[in-house]
Amino acid sequence: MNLIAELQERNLVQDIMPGTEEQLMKEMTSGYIGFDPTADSLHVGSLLPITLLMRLQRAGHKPYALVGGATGMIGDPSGKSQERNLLDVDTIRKNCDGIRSQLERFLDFSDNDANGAVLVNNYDWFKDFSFLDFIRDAGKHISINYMLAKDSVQKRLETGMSFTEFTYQLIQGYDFFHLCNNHNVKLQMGGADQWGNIVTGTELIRRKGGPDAFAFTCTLITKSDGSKFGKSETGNVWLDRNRTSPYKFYQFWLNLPDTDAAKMALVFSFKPVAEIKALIAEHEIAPHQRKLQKSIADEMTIMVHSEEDLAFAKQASEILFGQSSVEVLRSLSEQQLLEVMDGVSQVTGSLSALTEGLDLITFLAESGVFASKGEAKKMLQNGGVSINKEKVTALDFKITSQHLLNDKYILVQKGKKDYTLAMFG
RNA sequence: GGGUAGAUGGCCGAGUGGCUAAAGGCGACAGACUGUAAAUCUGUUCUCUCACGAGUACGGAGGUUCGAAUCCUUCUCUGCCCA
Repeated sequence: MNLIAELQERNLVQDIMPGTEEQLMKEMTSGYIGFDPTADSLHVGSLLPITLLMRLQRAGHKPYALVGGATGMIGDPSGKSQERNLLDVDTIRKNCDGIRSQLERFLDFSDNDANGAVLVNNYDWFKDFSFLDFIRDAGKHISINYMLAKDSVQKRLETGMSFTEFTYQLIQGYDFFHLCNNHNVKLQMGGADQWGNIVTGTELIRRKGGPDAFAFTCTLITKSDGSKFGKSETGNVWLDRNRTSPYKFYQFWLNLPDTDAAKMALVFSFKPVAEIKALIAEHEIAPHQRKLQKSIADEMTIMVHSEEDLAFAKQASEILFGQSSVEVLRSLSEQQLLEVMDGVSQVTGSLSALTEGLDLITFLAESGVFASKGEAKKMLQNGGVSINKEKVTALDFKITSQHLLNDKYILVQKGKKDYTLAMFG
């Protein structure tokens, strides 16, 4: 199986060092990718490097996941137009822990297999590395001229850049050298913006007389409308279920625009390329069925969460977006209702207020569903408010106990996709 | 340092004394259509108010005037040209 050829078929390879393909065909190769500990959870953007490691492992090679406990303290200038704020040590440690536990879900870390995944933290080899040792051991081999020539540095010469960030490429380069020396890691992968840093690493290895080191970067994922991949209306899409519920995660993939779905399917799906291409062809014939989006959404939700979570996400989607009506909502038990609404924002109200009818506009404003009465009224006039899936247009609409689901809940909807569950107690 | 143009709502950009909460465009939100799309059409888009209405607002401060985004003074910042 030719990993590189497959990745190229998926349009994943941006830059590749000569000989990389041959190396991977020749023997089991250890390869690594670094993860930045800027948050305590990974998001869908990080899913790409994760799948790269997974693909590496499935192709019989040995994946190394590096969390940047040390590099996270510096800040990578690549692609950044401004100096970054430094994170404090405790935050970085916490973030590294969070990332580590998430990675364990995706890679097989078992010691029994020759190609079991390994997790390393570059803080371990940098914490006791003195500044003097570093500049003698690593710094001496790389010229300033070489470092200055990097795009990431060039772009910052106008606006300015601290010495700290300038050293970043050398620190990251040393990671590669260290892993090569101590773990026989011969391959580094990363996003296209990492090419400069990666090459500094192979250069360092070469100058220090190490073995041949290889690398490739994958294309950065872009969306057709220019917006950043991995953001939904509500913000970043995280892999942590407490930050982004499985339902919202599922919805994120399901809502991929047609123009991006084919690209994303090739990039993320583990299905054989031929199978994906067949799906794409099918999708082009009958786009309204959205088989492509459904297929990716299913696969990704199971991969990141679980079969059960997918089932719930689908059920919830069906109820919230299907032709279900008040009857369906009323037929749900409290348990089912709450499960379906998991991850939907909630507000509370007082049950006693309902006996004489609670003014909807007042309630929406006071509960915080809308910022003010004026806003609630505008939305109502626009026909953008529904109660229990039934559109409300009357400005003086009163909520009564008749509207309650399970004697306790009301489903408030603003627009098509924005739901709030109101609880009365 | 000298000269010159400018600073308007989330962004771009009209507006040179009352008809200006401020044209138009973009973005955003909502509706129709649809596939929980795209494109298109419609509505909304400073804040509060069911509404009547009120309060803030055109770089900052002060002034002229019945009345200022618009005129004057001054300060701050930015673009361009010359040294």
